[in-house]
Amino acid sequence: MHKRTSPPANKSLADDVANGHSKRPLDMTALQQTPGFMIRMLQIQIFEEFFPHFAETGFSPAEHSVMITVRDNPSVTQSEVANALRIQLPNLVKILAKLEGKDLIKRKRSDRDKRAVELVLTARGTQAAARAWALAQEFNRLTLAPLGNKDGRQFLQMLSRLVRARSAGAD
Amino acid sequence: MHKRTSPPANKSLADDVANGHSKRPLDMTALQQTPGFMIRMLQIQIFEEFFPHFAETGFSPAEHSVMITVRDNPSVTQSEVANALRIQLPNLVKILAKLEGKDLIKRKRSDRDKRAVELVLTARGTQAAARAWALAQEFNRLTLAPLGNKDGRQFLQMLSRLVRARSAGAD
DNA sequence: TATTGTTATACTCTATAACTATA
DNA sequence: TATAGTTATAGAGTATAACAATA
Repeated sequence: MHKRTSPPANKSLADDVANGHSKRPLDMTALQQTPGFMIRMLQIQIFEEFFPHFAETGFSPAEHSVMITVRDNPSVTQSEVANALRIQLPNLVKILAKLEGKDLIKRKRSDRDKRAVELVLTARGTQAAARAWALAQEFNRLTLAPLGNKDGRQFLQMLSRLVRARSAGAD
Repeated sequence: MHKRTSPPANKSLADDVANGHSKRPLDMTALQQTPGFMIRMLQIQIFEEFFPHFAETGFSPAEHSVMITVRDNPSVTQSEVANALRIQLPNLVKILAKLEGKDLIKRKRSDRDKRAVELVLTARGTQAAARAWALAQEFNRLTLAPLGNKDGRQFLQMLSRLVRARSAGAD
C-alpha cells in the first residue's frame, strides 16, 4: 500500500497543485488523488471568489441559491426548499427572515395545507434575482474557464452524474 | 436573461438531480448549471459518507489530511501543513494537539529555525496512517464509481486543473 | 521588522430539542 | 401519529487579535 508514481525528490509533474504559497513544495500526491480533498479545495477557492463577485447583491452563497430556487419555483414551500438545498429547516428560517426583512421574498400560508408556508419573490426580489442571475452566468463561466468550453461542459455533467447517483442511492 | 431549455411543466431530463427526497420535483435547472452549487452538494454527500467509512480510524476529514501530509512529508513544519491544507495555523494547532495527545504525531523544535516545529508520525501514527490510507483507496474508488474508470480519472484530472489554475492565479 | 507557534476569542454554519398548529 | 414551521441553543469549523520566541 501507499504507492506513488513519483518520489518526493523527483516530482516534475505534481508540484504545487494543492499547494498554494509554501516555499519548499510538499509531496501532496496522495491527497491530489483524493476526490473529496480536491473538491474541498476547489470549494474553498470558489467561495472566496464568490463574495467579491456578488458584492453588489449582498447575497451569501446560501441566500443566492434560495433566491434562484424561489424564482424558478413560485409558491414552493419552505420544506421543499430546505430539502432541495440541503439546509436544515431551522437554518432556512433564519435566511428567509432576513430576505423577507429586505422585502425580497414574501411568505404566505398555504391554502391547501395550512401548516405550510409558500414562498414567492416580491417585485424587488424579482429584480434582485435577475441581477444575481446575470452575475451568476459570468461567475459560472469564470469558474470553468480553466477547462475550456468542451471540458467545462463535461465537468459540469460529471458533477451532475455524481450528485444524482448519490441522491438516488440515499433514497 | 434567465433562459431555460425546459419549462417547469416539461422537464423530462433534469428532474431529481440536486433534489433528493421531495414529493413534487422542483425546477433546479439553474443551480444545476452552477458549478459552485453542484460542488457544494457533492461535498456534503461525500462528507456524510466519510464518517461511517473512516469510523475505524476516528479521523475527521481534516485530521485525515493532516496525517497523510505528515506521512508523506516527514519533518514538515506546522506552517507548511497549514498552508498546503488551507487551515489557519491556530486551528491546526488544536488538531495537532489532539493527534499528539493520541500519540500519533510527534512535535519537535526545528534545529534550522528554532521558531518552527517539525512534525513526524509516531510508530502508532504510522500504523494508523497506513490503515487510513488503505480505507482511503477504497473510499476514493467508491466516490468516483458512478463515473466509471475512464471518466473517473478524467474528473480527477479536471479537478486538479481547476485547483491549480486558481492556486497559480492567487500568487 | 517579519515569521512561527500559541492562546483566547468571536463569528458563522450546521445540527438538535422542544414546542405549536395543522394534517 | 406525523409533518411544517418556529424558537432557542449547542456544537463544529473558521477567522482574527494579541503575545512570546526567534529570524
